[in-house]
Amino acid sequence: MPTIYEVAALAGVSPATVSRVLNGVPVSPAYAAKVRQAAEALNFTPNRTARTLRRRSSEIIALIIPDIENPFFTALARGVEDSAQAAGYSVVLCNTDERQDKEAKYLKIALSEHMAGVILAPASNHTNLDAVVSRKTPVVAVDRSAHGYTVDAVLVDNVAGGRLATRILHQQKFSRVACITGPPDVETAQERAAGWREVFTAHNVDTAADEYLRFANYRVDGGHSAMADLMKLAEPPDAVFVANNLMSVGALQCLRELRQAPPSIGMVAFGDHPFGGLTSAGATVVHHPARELGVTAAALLIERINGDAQAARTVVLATDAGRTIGDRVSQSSES
Amino acid sequence: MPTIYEVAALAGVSPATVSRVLNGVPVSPAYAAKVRQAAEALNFTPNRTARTLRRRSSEIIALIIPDIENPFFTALARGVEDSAQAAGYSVVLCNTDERQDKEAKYLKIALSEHMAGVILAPASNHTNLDAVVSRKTPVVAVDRSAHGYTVDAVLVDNVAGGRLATRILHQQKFSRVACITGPPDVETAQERAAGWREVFTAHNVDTAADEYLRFANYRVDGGHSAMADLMKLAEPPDAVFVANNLMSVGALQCLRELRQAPPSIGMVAFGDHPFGGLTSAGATVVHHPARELGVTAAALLIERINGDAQAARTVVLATDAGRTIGDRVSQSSES
DNA sequence: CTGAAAGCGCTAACAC
DNA sequence: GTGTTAGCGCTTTCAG
Repeated sequence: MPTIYEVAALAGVSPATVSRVLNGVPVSPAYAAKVRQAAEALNFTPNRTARTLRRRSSEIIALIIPDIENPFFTALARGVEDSAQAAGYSVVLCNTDERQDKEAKYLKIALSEHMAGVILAPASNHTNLDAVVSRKTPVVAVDRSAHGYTVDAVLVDNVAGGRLATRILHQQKFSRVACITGPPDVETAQERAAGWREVFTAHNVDTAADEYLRFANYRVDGGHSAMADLMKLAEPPDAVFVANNLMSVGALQCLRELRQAPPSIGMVAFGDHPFGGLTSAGATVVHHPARELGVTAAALLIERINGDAQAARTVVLATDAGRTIGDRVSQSSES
Repeated sequence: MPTIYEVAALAGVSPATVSRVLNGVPVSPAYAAKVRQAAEALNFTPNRTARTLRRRSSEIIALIIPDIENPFFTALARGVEDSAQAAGYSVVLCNTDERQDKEAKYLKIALSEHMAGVILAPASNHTNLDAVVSRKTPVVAVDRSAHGYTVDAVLVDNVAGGRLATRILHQQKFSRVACITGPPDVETAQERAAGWREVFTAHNVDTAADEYLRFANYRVDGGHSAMADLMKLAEPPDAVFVANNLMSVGALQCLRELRQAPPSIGMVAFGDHPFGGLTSAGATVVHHPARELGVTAAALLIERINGDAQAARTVVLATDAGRTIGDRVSQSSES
């Protein structure tokens, strides 16, 4: 495995000159040509480890996400990657499996490999970013905020999304709209439920909202069991707002087993349906802009990497118009 | 950001001793304790870049896959990760988007970052592994073989899978079984189609198999348009074998639009259905052991990293019993 | 514009 | 068992 010394020897120049050519620092055209030729001949690839050690920074961005099997996060990853590639960075994906220990490990790796920056969808509210912050490694939180730290964040307006979803169901003339949200200690779950609660209480003055609220695990099985639970109520809901994509799959599954698929019962899901078009028609989704979250997060991160030192920013993306799952019929958007 | 020199100074020992405790090389307990304490006090994290430069190898495995949005590959990734973690390695995921240039770029990064090894699902039949092989970086091909290189590979028996799928349809009394497979230059697509062709020609002596064979892009839209195309035939098929998970989503979508969902028309898909249970009942899947592929590939790779130098191995996993999509009814397995 | 030389932080001979 | 020291391959002052 050749080094710049061998390239230098072959080209008849100093290693410094080789380095300059490789890094686009002005060098006489004659030398530059010789160096390139020599590098080519030796099939030379610079050793990034050495470069990173010397420069104290690599051209790699770490993207740390909780669940690589959730299409929401993979779409987000695509967004990050597209943005990053365009700016000349490579991204490596790390899956925390919603576990704090794995998250901590990958954060440590990102630091000790001197990666250019990290984009993180925190696995919990207890992520420790002390080391990252104290070493001034650029970091942006995405989808979920970094509890307790003032770092850049790219989020969606979950409360508005919950509100929008619930209103759509009321427009569709449903009146007892239940809610299945995520784990109680996850910020996005709380927020989406809050949006629902607002609208619910306005429409059901003498019913305790909690009766129609269920917390589940943001996965398919959670949506299924929560839906089953709701349908056992003395006065079951006639519609339901499901706070993420995977749970809506489970909820639809459950309803289908009960022979009650939409539109006989109303459903709005928060988050686009994976491989939509196959699911029962009649359900509606509030669009969760996964890719855009990724693109924006990468853009912010790259600004930081390039030295932007302004105060931490939080950008909130809108969730927009629902669309009927399966039939792809447009719905009116909330103002 | 502290170095071992600072830790050494605080602990009153030499940097070499610090390095030794960090690496588990025997050191007097008294010193070891002092070093640990000093490291703790300074919140010391070893600089992996320097270590990698010196040792010429890191503890990171690169997993390079063509499509991070395909649930098959994310399941495979989970398998790799679980295996790797258990052996003390971290894995970083790289998405090539089925593009050779991105694949080449990530391979180059894996090498120049001196990663411990790479697991690769080649984007095409033209992957260049010269550099990897000549540097003796352990590599294992997964799902698709590394055309032209004798490296470890973990594959599935695609021909048998195609055969099994087609036989299931014949058992279900369908007689004109078409096939939608992947791109013509992708090995797995060829193989699955070959399995189908065998059975097709045995059953349809006077029909050219090609008339009922379509190549598509292994994605949802490809499955949709290929299905539409088949249904326009003068004598349309009464059943179809779809060679991957995503395309089967598209094909079902298409049939649904034509009001011809299974079981009125037969369908067997190669590869488990993402979020199955919502799709129309009646289709069957041939199980594609994604997670197992990943687990096995990681196991082989780790053996190589640990110095195993035997000849290249190819392990072929079986595809097994179909299961009805949606209703999860078991099918009999092929012997 | 170019070269010499000093490290980046760590590990691994090599002496003691 | 422990310290000294010489690099790993690259970039980057600093002279010229």
